[in-house]
Amino acid sequence: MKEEEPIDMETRIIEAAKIVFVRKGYEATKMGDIAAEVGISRTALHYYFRTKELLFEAIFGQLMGRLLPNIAILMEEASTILEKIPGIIEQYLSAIKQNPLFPIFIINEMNRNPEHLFQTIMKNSNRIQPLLQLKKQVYDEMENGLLKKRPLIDVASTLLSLVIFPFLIHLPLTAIFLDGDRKAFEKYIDNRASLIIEVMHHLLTPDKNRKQL
Amino acid sequence: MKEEEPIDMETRIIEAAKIVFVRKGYEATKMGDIAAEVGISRTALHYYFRTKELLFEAIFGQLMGRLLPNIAILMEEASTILEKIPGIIEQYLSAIKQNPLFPIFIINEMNRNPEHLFQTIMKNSNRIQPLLQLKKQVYDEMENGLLKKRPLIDVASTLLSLVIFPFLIHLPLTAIFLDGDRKAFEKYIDNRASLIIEVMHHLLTPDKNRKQL
DNA sequence: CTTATATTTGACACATATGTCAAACATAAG
DNA sequence: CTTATGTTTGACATATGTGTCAAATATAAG
Repeated sequence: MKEEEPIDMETRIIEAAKIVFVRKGYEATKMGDIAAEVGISRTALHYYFRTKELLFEAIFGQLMGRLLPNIAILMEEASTILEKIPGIIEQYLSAIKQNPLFPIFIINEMNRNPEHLFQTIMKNSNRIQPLLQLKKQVYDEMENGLLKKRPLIDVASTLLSLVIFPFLIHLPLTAIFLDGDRKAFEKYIDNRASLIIEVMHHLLTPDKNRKQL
Repeated sequence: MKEEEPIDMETRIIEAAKIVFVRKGYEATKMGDIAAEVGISRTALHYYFRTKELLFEAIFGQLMGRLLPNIAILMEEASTILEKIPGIIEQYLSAIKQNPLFPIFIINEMNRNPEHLFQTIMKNSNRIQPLLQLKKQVYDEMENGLLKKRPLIDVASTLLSLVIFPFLIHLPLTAIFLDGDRKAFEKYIDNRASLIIEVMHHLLTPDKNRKQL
């Protein structure tokens, strides 16, 4: 065993495979690409992961897990949805900022193999439980009148759209509005949380409370 | 020549290729898949389009063009931005509703070959001219005080996010919030315009006017 | 019918990618 | 040193995909 080195081979492979799979997609990724990224021969790669599909599955779960924000802590607090929203947005934004290629990767896998995606989510069901709690709290507060009544799909899709989509089109956005300046894009993302909070408050604040603002 | 038939072979091929390319992406699409979709042999397909790349380029421009909403007519009207917004959203939504797989296709091509995408856009520069007009009018109205001053990238990215992203995640949205009912998703999309208008108005209405609402 | 042209096909050559295998090599334990 | 085990490699077999070509077939024009 070669566990003396900083990281063992399987981990190195998985890290390299993540990079290649996420950047090029499943079909376009060749086993040779991954082997080259690791710095070993393609045959050695097959020794650790017999098939491409097995290697892919080994990392897919991890990737999914990392994209899901860690809102479990937030759900433990006895705060209202409107108070939780900034935290939720922050969780999402920072998760994607660390892995800006994940959204497109997940969305592609959704088209390539919806079955697989579904199964992976079911396996990590512990991670989606807080999301179900969140869903329920939103529903309850709408019944209470704490939140304006809206279809949950509107609330969820709006929030996700505003948080995720800019990363998917960061290239044209940067080119058209920021003179191709990457740093400027990061600033734009950092300022984005407040805009999203503003929109979500607008959507969820009951009309009677609106005038108080 | 076989021009007696309803549509000639090149058109049939292009239509079939669109379907396959858009659904599976460039790498995953095999010439044989397209040939099968048309109902001819792979060799016959090569007779009309010598290479896969040529076939792809033949349809890519068309696809881009169809995704860009036809806002030229809207720009001819002497209306304000706030008056134009519903029309713009309607244009986008109907364009994507007719081709719900286009957004993911374009975004993928953006990663696969940014150069190619850029060149294609430059060729159809006549189609982006109205967008530049739109950009200018937004800027002018912000200067006039007709619109609340905001970074243009915020306005554009918010609008595009709200319009496009729900189509990218239509599968999980439908599964989680609509019991997998496709018809319900269509209804959700149809109701979406008003929500987006509401949000854009909130973002763009100057504070002094807000209270009047 | 004959000729010219367009279209289709099967066979081929080539390239790339996957996965297996046995042999070589390294390493740690006895 | 010897053995057992883990690791790496090169060679191989197989599969799939691309593109070319010449021969076969259909179609239209003379």
